Amino acid sequence: MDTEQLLPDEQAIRIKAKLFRGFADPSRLMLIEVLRNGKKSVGELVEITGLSQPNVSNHLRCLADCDLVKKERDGRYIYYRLSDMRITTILQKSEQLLSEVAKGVYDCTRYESAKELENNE
Amino acid sequence: MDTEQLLPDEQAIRIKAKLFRGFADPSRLMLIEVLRNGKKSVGELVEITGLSQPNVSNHLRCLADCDLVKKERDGRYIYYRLSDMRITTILQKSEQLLSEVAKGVYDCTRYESAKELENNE
DNA sequence: ATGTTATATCATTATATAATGATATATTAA
DNA sequence: TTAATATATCATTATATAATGATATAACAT
Repeated sequence: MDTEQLLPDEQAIRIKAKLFRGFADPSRLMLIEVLRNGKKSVGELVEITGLSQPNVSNHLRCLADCDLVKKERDGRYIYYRLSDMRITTILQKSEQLLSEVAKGVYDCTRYESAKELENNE
Repeated sequence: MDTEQLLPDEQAIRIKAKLFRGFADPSRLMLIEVLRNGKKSVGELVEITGLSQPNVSNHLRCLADCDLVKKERDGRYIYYRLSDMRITTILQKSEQLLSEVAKGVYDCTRYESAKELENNE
């Protein structure tokens, strides 16, 4: 029996996963959260987030490549803004979801949560 | 000037990023997509997705730890289902977003997209 | 008890990727 | 032109994590 046909389109899934990966890193998510308040230059983002300038630029490039943010040069400054308000909607929905599952996510034993556990034992 | 206070709560951002990481892997996203059609046993998920059994179990554990899916044993079988319909809402919103930014995400030059590029040159 | 099936866990390997420091590019001003 | 500022890119390192194969556990049947 060929199960391939039961699968949701693999290509579509990869693309969707990639979209979520834009949100799946704390530094990028922090940048996105800051940009919810309006456009900011790279320097402003560096100052607000406390991340290094190359790190901010790298994450912004990732977000821009995936069209999650738009860039706009003004003289020496380059301003970034969210490309679509649906990003905010998705974040709002996820916040609602989190308010219910937060405990589970917080206690999640896999991945980088191990880092946090070091402080608790 | 203390910029720390301008930051969205770092703890909250980490938790939110972790939630999105549940969606940010193609294998996990495929499992979630399949579960949108109703609860499935591990064996069914293995057959439908074509992933190895330990790999499915690992991803399910990740999803269960983060409360994105619920498990329920029935004899030898363990059935998994989505824990909350908001998961589906978030996916729907992201699909809408993707329908506009898909080209950007598809062309994204960072991360695993490099793998896909190998085929095109 | 033994055998079979279903699922989970463990140890390992390979890959992806976040972060850093150094450097390059671009813009403006003097 | 040179200097200063803003941002991007490159090369490297360290870490995170996806996948695998082997094994363990659990439930049921005989």
